[in-house]
Amino acid sequence: MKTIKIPEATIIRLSVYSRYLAQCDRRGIVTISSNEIAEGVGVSSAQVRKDLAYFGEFGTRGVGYNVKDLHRHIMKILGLNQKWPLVIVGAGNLGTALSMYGGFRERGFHVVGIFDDDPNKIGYKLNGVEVFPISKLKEVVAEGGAKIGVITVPAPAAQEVANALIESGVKALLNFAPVVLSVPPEIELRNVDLSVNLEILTFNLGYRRGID
Amino acid sequence: MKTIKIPEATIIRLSVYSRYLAQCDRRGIVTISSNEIAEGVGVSSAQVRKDLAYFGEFGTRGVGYNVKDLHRHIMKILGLNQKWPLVIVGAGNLGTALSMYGGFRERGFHVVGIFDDDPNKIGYKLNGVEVFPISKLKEVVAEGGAKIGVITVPAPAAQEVANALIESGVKALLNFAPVVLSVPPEIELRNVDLSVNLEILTFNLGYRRGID
DNA sequence: GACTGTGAAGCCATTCACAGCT
DNA sequence: AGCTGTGAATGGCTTCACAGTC
Repeated sequence: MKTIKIPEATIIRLSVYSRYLAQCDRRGIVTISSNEIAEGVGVSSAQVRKDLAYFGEFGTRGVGYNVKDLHRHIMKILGLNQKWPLVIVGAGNLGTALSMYGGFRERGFHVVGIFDDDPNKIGYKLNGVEVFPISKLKEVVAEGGAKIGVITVPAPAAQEVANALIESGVKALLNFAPVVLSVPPEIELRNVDLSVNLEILTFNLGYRRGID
Repeated sequence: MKTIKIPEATIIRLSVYSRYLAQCDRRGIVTISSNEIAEGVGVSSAQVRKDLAYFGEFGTRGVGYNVKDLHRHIMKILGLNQKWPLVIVGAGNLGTALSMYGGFRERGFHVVGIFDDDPNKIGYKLNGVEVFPISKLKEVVAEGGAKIGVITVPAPAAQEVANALIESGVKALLNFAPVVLSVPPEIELRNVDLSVNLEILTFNLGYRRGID
């Protein structure tokens, strides 16, 4: 049971590299150095090499990396060499926006169901995906093979929704509600708090600026 | 020019603490220990104390912290003791969702204008806020006193929009387009890539799980 | 006795610098 | 000569442990 600890920061950067490589590939670039990647995405070249070194040797000394190959390798590392069906709970503005968000589909994520407890929304189709009542969660997750659940309900409902998603068989949760969820350790959980990002900006505009 | 370096992770946690404290306050809790905060938000108590210590001494030894006071202090640190007008460029699904997102208003962020280059969208009101053509950017930013610009346009248009926002006088950018923007150093920039968060989940579901 | 505030220790991530290929 | 891959050094964040205060 060897566990090599990989920094989360590395995963985030791999995701950025993959997008940059895809762009280079579209431009017809065949070979690229760690330095060029570094400049393209705004990190150091040593960082690029270290990040890649966690997963193997993908380059050729004296030459660089083959763009297509490296891109494919990174996509595989990120688990994006397959489709990822997912469900969204909460058909409010954010849930609706996410269900139509092109950036997901591009990377292999596709929405198999959206859920809401508002009877007025049930049956509607958003971007071709039906809005179901929460009672259908288990059924749709199973049929669609969804391993990921996205939570876009108001904070007070989020824990309950998380429980229902886990109960229905989902293995990973992406939570947009500004609340700390408690889930069993085997469930992968990530929180995205949209306000936090604005608050880092306001902190930097105010406090940090004041003391420099 | 003394610059105390404050970890970004600290700012993120302060934001979480503030929400937890607000919740405690609503429940009528008057005093709270670092340990109780720690358990409530899932970090260590030493971490809570260290985070707060960057900014002063807010507690009483042997007692703990006054909930209301500490909350107010943190809000001030984050710069949330004032209103923050902002503009959103890109009236697609995401921009629309964000403009209606209640979580922003709660924390003092309010949208003074939404911009799009699609003539069909111009003049519409989203949640009481008008959709303007990009040509009105400078005017609306100035009148509304917006210091923050949110970018929710497709990736190819993002750099151009960033330039226009900076030109119009905005000091900070929150970018949702999956692209690396280049901006002058005095402009605060944060990137939110919604797909990256899903990709960390798929990495953890796939790779990490495989080697444990 | 309880809990904060903080120097010191420990740990993890990034950067450096160079050996090793092509 | 050019560029990767990597051990060693550095820097920064977190945890420890306890002195200080109520």
